[in-house]
Parts: sequence; C-alpha cells; structure tokens
Amino acid sequence: MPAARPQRADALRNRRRILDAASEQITANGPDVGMDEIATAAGVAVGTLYRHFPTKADLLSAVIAVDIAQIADDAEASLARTEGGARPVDEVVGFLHRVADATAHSHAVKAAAAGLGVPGHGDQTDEARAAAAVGALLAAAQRDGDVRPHIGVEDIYLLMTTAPSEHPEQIPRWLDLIVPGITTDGARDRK
Amino acid sequence: MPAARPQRADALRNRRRILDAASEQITANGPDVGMDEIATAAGVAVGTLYRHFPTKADLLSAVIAVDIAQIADDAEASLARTEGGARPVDEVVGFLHRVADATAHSHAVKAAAAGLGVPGHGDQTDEARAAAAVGALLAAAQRDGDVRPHIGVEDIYLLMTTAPSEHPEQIPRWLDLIVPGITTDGARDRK
Amino acid sequence: MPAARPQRADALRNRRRILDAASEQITANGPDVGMDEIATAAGVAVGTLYRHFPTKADLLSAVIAVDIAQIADDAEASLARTEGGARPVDEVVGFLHRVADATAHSHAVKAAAAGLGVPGHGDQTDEARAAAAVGALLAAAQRDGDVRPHIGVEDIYLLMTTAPSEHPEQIPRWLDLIVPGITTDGARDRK
Amino acid sequence: MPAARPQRADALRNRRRILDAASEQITANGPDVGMDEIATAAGVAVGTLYRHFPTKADLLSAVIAVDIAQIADDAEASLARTEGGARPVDEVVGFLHRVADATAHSHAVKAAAAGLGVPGHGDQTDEARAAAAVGALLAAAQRDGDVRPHIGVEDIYLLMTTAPSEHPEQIPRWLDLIVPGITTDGARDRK
DNA sequence: TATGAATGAGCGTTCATTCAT
DNA sequence: CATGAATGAACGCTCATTCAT
Repeated sequence: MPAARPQRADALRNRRRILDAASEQITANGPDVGMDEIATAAGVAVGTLYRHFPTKADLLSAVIAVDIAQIADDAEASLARTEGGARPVDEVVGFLHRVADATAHSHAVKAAAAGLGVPGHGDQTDEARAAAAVGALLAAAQRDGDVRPHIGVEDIYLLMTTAPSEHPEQIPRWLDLIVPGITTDGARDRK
Repeated sequence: MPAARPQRADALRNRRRILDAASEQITANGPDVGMDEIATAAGVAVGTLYRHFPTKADLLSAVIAVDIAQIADDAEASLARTEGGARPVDEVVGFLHRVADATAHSHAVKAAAAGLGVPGHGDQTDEARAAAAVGALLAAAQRDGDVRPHIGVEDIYLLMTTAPSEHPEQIPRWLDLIVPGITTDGARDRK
Repeated sequence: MPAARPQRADALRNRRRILDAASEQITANGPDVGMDEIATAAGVAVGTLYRHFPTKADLLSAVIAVDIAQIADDAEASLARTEGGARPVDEVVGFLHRVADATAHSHAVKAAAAGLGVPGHGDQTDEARAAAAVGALLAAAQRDGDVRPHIGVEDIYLLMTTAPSEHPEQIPRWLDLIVPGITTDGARDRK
Repeated sequence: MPAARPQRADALRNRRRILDAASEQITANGPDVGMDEIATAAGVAVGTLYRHFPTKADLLSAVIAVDIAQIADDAEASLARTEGGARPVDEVVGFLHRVADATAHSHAVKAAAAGLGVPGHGDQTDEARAAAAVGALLAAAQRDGDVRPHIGVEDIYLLMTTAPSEHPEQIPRWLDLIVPGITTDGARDRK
C-alpha cells in the first residue's frame, strides 16, 4: 500500500507543530498569548491554526488532552513496573513527583482551560486509563499497608492539581510535605 | 488659610474607596476586570484611579498588600490565643484553614498568599509581622512536639499558596491530606 | 482512445452544480455567503469552484446571467401569448408582476434585474432576447393605445430594479402604484 | 453663565465629525466600510468612535436617524409652504423628488441597517413628525382633488424606499413613472 | 483536473493608559 | 486635583484566494 492519504501528512505535521508551539508559548507566556504569536511560533499563518482548531478554547483543550494522555501513559508505566517487582508506594510517589514536574511545564494550560469554560477538556478514554492505573497502584500499595486506607484516585488528582507548578524549584519540598498525607507511618519505617 | 489640608483627607478617602472597589471587583470577576469598571465601582473617574495607582499592576499590588495585612492580623491573633491557653498546633492548623478559605473567596487573597515571601510584593512590615507570628506559632508547637522539626514559615506559605482555591468544596479534604505533613504522629494521638 | 472527452462532461456538470448551489445559497443567505459554503453545497472543493469561476465576482455574474436568461424566457413567453390572443398590456403588467415576485425570492434575481442594460453584466444574447421581447410587447400595447407612448424597455427595467424585494408583502401595493405610470387612462377604462 | 460643561464641546464636535464621516464613507464605499476607515476619515482613533457608538450597528442607526430627522424637516417645511399658498400636490411631488435625491446619498445606509438587524433604526419622534406632515400634505392635496383617494403615508414611504438611489441619474425618469400612481388625471390637466 | 490545506489582510471590538479641560 | 474623552496596539476570528499534492 504505497500512497495512502497524501496532503494529510503535511496537515498532520502542522497540527503537531501547532500543538507543540501552543504548549511552549502558553508555558512561557501564560494562557493569554495571542493566537498570532502561537501561529508564528509554529511557523504557520493564523488561518492554518484556525483550520486545525476553530477556537482558542479548542486549541487549549487539545493541548490539555496531550498532557492528559502523557499522564495516563506514565501511570500505566508505573503500574507495569510494579508487576516487575517495584514497590507500589514508590511508584505512587514517583508518579506524583513526575506529574508535579510535568505540571510545572503546563499548569498554565490548565488554568487557561478553567478560565475559558472549556467543555470536557481532554479525552475521556485517557482520563479513564489514568484513573484505572492510579487506582490499581493505590490498591496494591494499600494491600502492602503502605498507603493509608481511604486514599483514592481523586485525592491523587487533588494533589496533582495543587502542585506549585509556577515555582518548580519548590516542588521537592512540596512533595516532602505532601507525601505523609498519603503514606502510612509504617511505610516510612519500612523504607 | 486655616483649614488643615482638606485635600489630603479626600485623597485618602478616594484611595481607600478604590482599593475596596478593586478588591470587590477582582474577587467577583477575577483580576481581568477593566480599570474603568473598578473606577466606576469606586465612584471615581479612571483618571483619579491612575493618580493613585500609576499602573494596573500597582493597584493589584496594593490590593494584595491589604490582604497580606489581614493575613498578618490573623496570624497575630492566633499567636495571642496561644497565650490565652490555646494549643499551638491547633492554631497553626486553624490559621491554614482560614487562609485557605479566604483564598477560595478572593482571587486577590490567593495572589497575596503567593506574594508572601516574594521580595517586592506587599508591605514589608506586614510580611514581617506575619512571618514573626507564624514563626512563633510553629516554634511553640514544635516545643510541644506537635509539629515536625524542620517545618518553617516558608513551608506554611508554600501550602497556603497551593490550596485548591478554584474548588472550595475540596478544601476540607485538601486540609486532611496536608496536615500530616506538618504535624507529628504524636500530635494526632494526643488529640 | 475512443471515448469522446469524458472530462468535459464532468466539468460541465460541476459547473452547473456550482451555479445551482450558488443560486440557492445566495437566495437563502444573501450574497455574502462564503465561497466554501457554496462549494460544499455544490459537493465540490473550493479549488474546483475557483477553476470554474476565478473570482467571487465572476461566480456572481454567472448566477445573474442565469437569472437574466430566465427573465428573457419569461418575456418571450409573454410575447408568444399575445400572438395567441392575450392583451399586450396585460402581458406587460403580468411580466412586471412575475419579475417583481422573483426578485423578492432571490437576491440574485434582483441583482440580475439591476444588471439588465448595464454593459458587462450577463450574457449579451439573453439581454438582447429580453430587450426584443419586452420591446415588442410594449410596441403592441402602445398600438392598442394601452401603454403610454415614450415608455421604453429601459423604463420597464428601471421599475423592475426598484421593486421592494426586501418586503415582498408590499409588492402588490407597489404594483398598484407603479402601473398607472406605464398604462394610459384609456387602458384602465377599457378593462 | 460662563463655563458650563467644558470638554463636552469637544466630544460633541467629535460625535458630529464621526457621523459626517460615516455618512460620507458609507455613501461612497457601501455599508461595509471598516470602522477604522470611518474613524480615520473622521480624524479620530477607533477607540473614540467606539466611545460614541458602542457598536457598528449603533453608528449606522445614528446615521439613519440623522437622515430621518432631515426628512421630517423637509416634510414640515413643505407643509408650511402650503400655508403660504403653495399647491399641496406640488409639495407632495417636490418632497418625493428631494427625498429621492437624498436617498441617493444615503440609501446604502438603509441597506446596512436592514442587513444588520438594527433595532428601531432612528428616532421615533422624527418619524412621527414626518408622518404627520406628509399626512397633512396628502389630505390637503386630496381635498383639492389632485391626489388619488386611498393614497396614504405608507404609500409615499414605499415609493421613497424604492427610489433608484444607486443610480441617481435615473431619478428624474423614475419620478415621471411614479407620479401618475399618486396624482389624479385632473391634477395633470389643471397644471 | 480536483482537492483541501495554507495564506494573510482585514474585521469589529476591547482596554490600559494619556492628556486636555 | 478630578474628570472623562481620546488614543492605538492588540485580540480572536473570517474569508477570498493561492498552491502543493
């Protein structure tokens, strides 16, 4: 099967370039960057940007969706690692750590989404994947007696969304403060 | 000319009215309210607003400074209560609770919390008052063995800044997750 | 290569589809419809549309030309009817009536009417057909003493152009006001 | 009373300049002229234009209101002339003539108003003034037996709005065609 | 030849800031 | 010192037209 969907390749590449540029620009200059600036950064004209994302809100949603997919991937990888022998608590904490770092590079996007009345922000299947993996991770760690009972996926989400993403240098300290709320005293002794 | 600077009085009153109006408007509609709207709400013309605060950033800083003063007042009141017999840990936690609630009701307060400890934001004396009171509170609680050693004022500030102010209904749960990072296991047993 | 230019047939069919779609869209939504919308309605891509009509103005002209042809057909049919015994005045008035109604249902027809007699608009042969038929109709009616002398084809065009097409409900009244300017007093008595 | 409302003078002058410029530009280039172009033609910045007219539709309405006021003035002046001995029919016809000429300089504006969903387009009192004066004029002419019975103000309006304003050179001929629909045969004989 | 993605000037509108009164 | 009119850059978005495939 040689030539399938010509042109499409270019368009797809542009779409990706726009998404990347948008993510970068928003991280660097906040969610109020102009569409023109994003377009310029992506190396396309505004019209092209609007062909791919009819509204600024749509573009923001798409950027967020990418981040959510990455978070889901990370959670699933963490879960896979526990099957290879890793301690579930460590994976929970590691996951939180990596996500906190990631939000430092895209928190502005979330703020933008909240401020723009974005509808469903992000792909539901990715959200579900993330929830499933994190849930399994928590359950395993709780079975080990390392994570407090009653801690659920929403708690992890709550912490993720409150990471000090505007001040990445504070993230390690923040993690130190946050982790005891999730883990049991025993988990720390055992370590 | 006998009268003692009647102008000054007017100007001061205008300044206060503008600050109040700005605080209200920002709380209600976010920090993107127009300067005209703030001026109208304050019952003055834009020009007057600009006489008192040369740029919007200046006005915002001033609003934040007011909130910082209130936070300092709260911290000092907490400290005073410990002198009346209240347990220092409880005051630390109560202080966190009240500030978190306040940030949920005011974009400006959130910004104020974020500005604490950042040079250039807010009035230095108020910042110093807040830092002194919170520091004394922590030291007392640590003397009781109720707050972990190594927890400092900046840690409290860091947590304040990351309260889920956009989702006030999550604040109680957030406090549950956060408090174990500050207090010792003993503090909870003792309670 | 036996087949006789199959391309030509396709192209012609596309041309017709575009014209129909353009006419429909313009009638429904005014002449400000986007080229993309017309293309979509015609079931072709914009590029194809532009291959047939290099500019929007060209497309509009073509649509108008179609309407002019229809007007010419109507005028010729009216003339034919007089040969079958119909009174020429009645046919003149009937023609005016039908064209006025048509302009009310189509922005394009209105433009077509306005373009009649203006050099450069529409197909010259259709214009000539319309002019010939309306002229013959007028001459016959004048021979009957039913249409004022000195009334010419341009007068009929002028009236057609000024029909209240935006307010179709006013067209009957407008015709009542307009007809006496064309017909003689005698024509009315005789009726 | 020396200094009453300073500044106001400037603002009023700007308002007038904007109105004039808008009328000119719309007449010259159609109702789709950009707001920037109107502002430039008026010698102000866009912001000033928007201070006076919050919306393009508002500006258009205002331009139309001016025209309506002028029409009302004309109608009242015509009526006054009949009290000085002028023949009512002549005034009716003269009025139509002048209004037709005027619409040639502002018809575009009316089209714009229709196309923009302008709410009440124009001042109601001016509309009422015009209707009263034209009504009185018609009644007087009908008493003279010079204007057909059953002709009402709405008929005059209908004709006014259908004047060939895009082709001012055709207005005289159009009037010749239109007038017999209003006047009686007697009026023409008597003249 | 048909496609549809890309272009970019232009639009109506907003808003922090300046300045004549 | 207060007023509020004026400024003009910037914004999100549209659309006739071009061009690579």
